[in-house]
Amino acid sequence: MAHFFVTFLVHNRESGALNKTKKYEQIQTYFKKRIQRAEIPINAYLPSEHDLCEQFSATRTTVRKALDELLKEGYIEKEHGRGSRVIERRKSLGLPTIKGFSGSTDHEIDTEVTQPPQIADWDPRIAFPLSEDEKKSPCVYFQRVRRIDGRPIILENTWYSANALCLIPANDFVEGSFFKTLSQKFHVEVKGVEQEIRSELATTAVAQRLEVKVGLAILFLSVRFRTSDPKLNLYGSWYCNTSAYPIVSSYFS
Amino acid sequence: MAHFFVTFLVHNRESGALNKTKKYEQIQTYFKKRIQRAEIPINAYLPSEHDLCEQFSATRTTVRKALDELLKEGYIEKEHGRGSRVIERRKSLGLPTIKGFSGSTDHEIDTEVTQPPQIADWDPRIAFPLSEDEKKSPCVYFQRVRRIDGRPIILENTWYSANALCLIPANDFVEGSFFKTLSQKFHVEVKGVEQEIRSELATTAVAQRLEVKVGLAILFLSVRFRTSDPKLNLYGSWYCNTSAYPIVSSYFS
DNA sequence: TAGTGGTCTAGACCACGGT
DNA sequence: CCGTGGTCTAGACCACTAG
Repeated sequence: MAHFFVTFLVHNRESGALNKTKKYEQIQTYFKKRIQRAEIPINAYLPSEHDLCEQFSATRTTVRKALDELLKEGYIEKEHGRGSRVIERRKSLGLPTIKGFSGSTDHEIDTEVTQPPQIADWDPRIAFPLSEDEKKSPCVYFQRVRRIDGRPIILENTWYSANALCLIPANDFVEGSFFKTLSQKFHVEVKGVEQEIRSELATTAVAQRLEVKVGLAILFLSVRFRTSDPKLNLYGSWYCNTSAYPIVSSYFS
Repeated sequence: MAHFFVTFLVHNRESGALNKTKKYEQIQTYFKKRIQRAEIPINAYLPSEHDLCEQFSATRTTVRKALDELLKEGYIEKEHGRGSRVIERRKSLGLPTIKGFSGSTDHEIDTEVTQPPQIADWDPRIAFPLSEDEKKSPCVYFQRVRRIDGRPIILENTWYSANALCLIPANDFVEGSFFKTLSQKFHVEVKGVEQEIRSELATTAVAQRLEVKVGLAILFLSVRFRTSDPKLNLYGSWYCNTSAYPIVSSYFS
């Protein structure tokens, strides 16, 4: 049961200046960042609550509050009698994924960047009102096609405000994932998703990318991801061929 | 700031018998049930944490734990400096709803029961594996059509195991809502949803109910709701006309 | 049996909302 | 100003896991 020991120095109430940082938040963000940076690997155990009390000069109540927050955010799991283990963060916050995408290894999935990140215009098909900031800002755009067993299943267009986040070249994506890049390189977390879903017939342009006949029934999703950076929203227009692989989504309280 | 006072009698550790009920759970379920039964109206304030400590002979820690659970479950909201207020429970746990369905009053929505609750066969289109219990059990089925401004938008088929829940006549639905009925009359809560979504062309039967042409692009959802009763799942097959009103869903952490 | 997380007590001080 | 919820301390005992 390998543990990671910490030398932690935070001046909680330094020199009478207004320091409103809560102790539990300090502990929480300390581990959050270490987990995001993968300094603490997945499946590793955090120090015991008792040890954390000593290391952070805090009581169980405070330490447990910090861990409970990390639990709520999906960074750790608690195992009674064993410890708190770092887990793979549930990435799909109710976001639709291809059936079999996560967890199952039945299908080989790969992603092809069909339009590299570039400055472009906002898509008129985005179903959400842009903020004033976003309207005025230039816009970063990229397009990807997701394939299962070689067959193109989702055509994914993404937009975001260049004022809120720089243009990230496709080669800099962490393990090819845009979300992992946001988390690990920019410490930005996806906080929520909103989706608008329609059923449509494939247009020529879409049919070409998805390699289907024009007129096939296609799922169109307009998605907005909200992030921990209030200025940064990610907008997506997804065209999905659901004839072979349905879109699945789930939510549990 | 009207409060509701409570006379509460629970023998926490009666006569040495094994009574493992946690105190915070007792407080939690006490208020949960009262809220479900609408004995405490929406927007009313619970007694202050200090008062609750006295009434339940507990400490702040315990009382706060109970309230935090109610908060997580969406029954109350806490207002710093004011109190804990009962709120309308978010009913759509990530469940897709018609745009404008909740909150907005732009559209008039009504629900017509097109097939009253009856014993029937399980639908072969259900995308989730049935438990052994469910397979053996007879099945309750009903069908509803949801209309916006008079136009049929969703054709909703519902199935559940008759072993887990009795057949409820449509007239007994609380305010016409099946979920409200479950919560208020049976104290069963919906805990999670899983969905499988496909895009299809309308068949004759569906087109008839939705009053559209055969061959229109239609959204098909196979839905499973999990409830607080582990034996009771609700299965749905929804056919949606998204040409005028898209389906929306959202999730925030 | 030793170590872990889960529950609980009995206090304290602070920040916020309304009077 | 008082009452509210938010944070925190310093302990205690219990339930679970594992050697």
